[in-house]
Amino acid sequence: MRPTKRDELVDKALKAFYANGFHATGMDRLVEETGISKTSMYKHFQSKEALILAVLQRRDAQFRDWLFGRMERLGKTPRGQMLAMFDALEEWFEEPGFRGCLFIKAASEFQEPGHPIHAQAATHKALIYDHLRSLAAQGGADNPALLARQLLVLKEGAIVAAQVEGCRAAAAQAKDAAKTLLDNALAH
Amino acid sequence: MRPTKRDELVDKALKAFYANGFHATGMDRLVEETGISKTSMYKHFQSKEALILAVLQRRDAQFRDWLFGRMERLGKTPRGQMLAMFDALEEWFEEPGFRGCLFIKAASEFQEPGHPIHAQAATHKALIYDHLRSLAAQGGADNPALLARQLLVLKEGAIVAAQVEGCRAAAAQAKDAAKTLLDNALAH
DNA sequence: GACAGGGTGTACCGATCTGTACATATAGGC
DNA sequence: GCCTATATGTACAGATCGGTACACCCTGTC
Repeated sequence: MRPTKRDELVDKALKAFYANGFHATGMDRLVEETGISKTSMYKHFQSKEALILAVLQRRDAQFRDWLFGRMERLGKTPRGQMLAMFDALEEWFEEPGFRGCLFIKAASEFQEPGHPIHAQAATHKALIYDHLRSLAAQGGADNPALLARQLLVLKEGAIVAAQVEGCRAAAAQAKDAAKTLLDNALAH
Repeated sequence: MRPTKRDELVDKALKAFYANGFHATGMDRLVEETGISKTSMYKHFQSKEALILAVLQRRDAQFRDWLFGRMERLGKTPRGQMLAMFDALEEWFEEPGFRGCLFIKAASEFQEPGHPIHAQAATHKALIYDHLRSLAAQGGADNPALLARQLLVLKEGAIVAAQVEGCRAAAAQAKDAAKTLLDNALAH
């Protein structure tokens, strides 16, 4: 087992899928962009779908590590961390290669709710929700589940606005809305 | 000119694209599902992309008519109309064939911001924003542009939550958040 | 150097992709 | 009924899709 080559494949495939979409990125094109032969790909993954699932797993870990890390760094209190999520989003939106959320794309291209790829996208969102709910509970929200859901809705909405309309201010606008919601929901 | 056949094609193509995605729906499959021959399609539209653009135009008109109509019907005041948007969303989410927003899908599958399809998706969102800003101004919001953006973010976020996670409660949760925002932003 | 074994690249498979050439059906003017 | 013109359906073209068969190379052991 040499994880390096496999990891390299997953990393480069992630970039290609993120930039061009899943259906639009053929295995042949992946060969060109990664420099890895198709045989090697199919040694590591039995199908394109298996590769996509691995890509989503990688992205899930990568994104949550990054997001939760930024939140922890930029915010001290639970309330501060929840607000910091939107500062982190703004940083993300400003990155040159920003193209929206890979999981929204995945769920859009593989629509059947029972499809493994769709299910994995849902799982990613659920994990972020769990984190937010935990923070909301720590912050003393009256209804942590509701607050977490609302913050998640603001997050997804901001991502869509940034991706579809190129509206990077969406992060700050969502943060402003979040502030109002937090003031309303947190005992302090 | 007989608009009927062309309209029938656009309608059925809309359903097919909505259910299965743009890249995943080939022209041959469109022939099967619409019962219209490929030659006829290419007589009416010079390419698949042109057909997709027509589909998006149809959907834009259809969706805005429906949404703004429901808002007007369910809400009397500007504030009531803005809140009613989320009731309308909930109705939409409950429909059996609900699969999320066609324009988010379109922007996801055609990612280059300069691409005509992506641009058309952005236009659709901008038109909804305009309507919301107008309502926010009528309602006497301190900052109508900001409030409209925030409501739009809530709307997109709720759609994503409903589509990806199958969370239909997202509409009600977003409405609850919108209520808080409106209380905060409207003079009354 | 002989050998074994796993990772690699080339060439190819049938199916499907978008788009087209051509033959056919259909409707209206006289 | 006949001619013209437009709309339609069939069959196909070239490219690309996901996936595979097979020959190759490269490394470690003796």
